[in-house]
Amino acid sequence: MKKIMDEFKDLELKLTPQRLAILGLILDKPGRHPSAEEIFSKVKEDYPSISLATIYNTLDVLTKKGRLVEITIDSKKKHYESNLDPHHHIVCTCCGKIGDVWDEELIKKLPVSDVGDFEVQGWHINFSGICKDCREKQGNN
Amino acid sequence: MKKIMDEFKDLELKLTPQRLAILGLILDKPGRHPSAEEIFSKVKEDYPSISLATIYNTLDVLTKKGRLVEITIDSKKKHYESNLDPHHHIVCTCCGKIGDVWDEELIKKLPVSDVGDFEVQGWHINFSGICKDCREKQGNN
DNA sequence: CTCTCAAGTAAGAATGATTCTAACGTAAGT
DNA sequence: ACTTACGTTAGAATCATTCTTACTTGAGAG
Ligand SMILES: [Mn+2]
Ligand SMILES: [Mn+2]
Ligand SMILES: [Zn+2]
Ligand SMILES: [Zn+2]
Repeated sequence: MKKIMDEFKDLELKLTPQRLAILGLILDKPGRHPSAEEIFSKVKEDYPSISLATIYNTLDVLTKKGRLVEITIDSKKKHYESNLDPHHHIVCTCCGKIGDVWDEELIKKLPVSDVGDFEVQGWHINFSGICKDCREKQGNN
Repeated sequence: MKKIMDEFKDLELKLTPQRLAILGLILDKPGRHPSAEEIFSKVKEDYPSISLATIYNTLDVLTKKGRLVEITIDSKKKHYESNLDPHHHIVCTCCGKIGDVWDEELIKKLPVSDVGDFEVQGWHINFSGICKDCREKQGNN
């Protein structure tokens, strides 16, 4: 109840009920990677007059301040999460669900030899695959 | 002159001057990863009346037929290339230039242990870094 | 050779995601 | 309480992409 309010103080951002609701929602769903639109529908339940632009602005400022991470595994839209520990992602080619990939090897160091004329700063691996739910549905056919 | 026309026959796609120009342009620039808009400006030099939608349609059908690959390293827009050999990419955090990463290890097999409930089908690594040009420009400050 | 028609094509309209702008609210300093 | 400066947010605008529909083309029928 108190902690999330301090988060905004720490980030030097003004605390508003809308922002509280947006960050609170994302913190509430560990392991999820909601899109702006998904966050919008949820927050609208409590703040029916909130604008989608406020969602985008808030996600943007929280990402720039380093409190959220932007996941770009879905070329249709951005997804967000609050878990800042470096990790990779996997998307289901069937239903689009996004999962975390916590593999120490792939996070700490990647044995790459040739990146042309570039100096590597970081990397992110986008896996694709089929989730458990979709495998089970396929099995029923 | 003849080969590119056969490409469309092989793909079972009707040959049009616009399509010829679009694919020809991409084949002409190995190592580049142009966006729809970039292709549009170039093709428009020869076909001033061409629509941007035609570019999107053509890129889409050529991608679906497997003749082009869609690169999603840039969250702002898609990029395309004609090199079908599996490889990864690196984007310059300074100027946005996209480079190829041809590393056998990372292409053939990735030693991944935990992907949750997913069955892995494939992966693509997005590296970020600084390109040679930008490094040299920084040095001049 | 000409007609029909089904399938393919492409321009402009529509959509969806994201960003911009300008009016508004807030709070610190006087 | 008044001013002012700054952050906030709704709606407008923009950008990338997709949809719709009138047009084109060419294979087969007559
Ligand atoms: Mn994650
Ligand atoms: Mn490439
Ligand atoms: Zn699935
Ligand atoms: Zn650069």
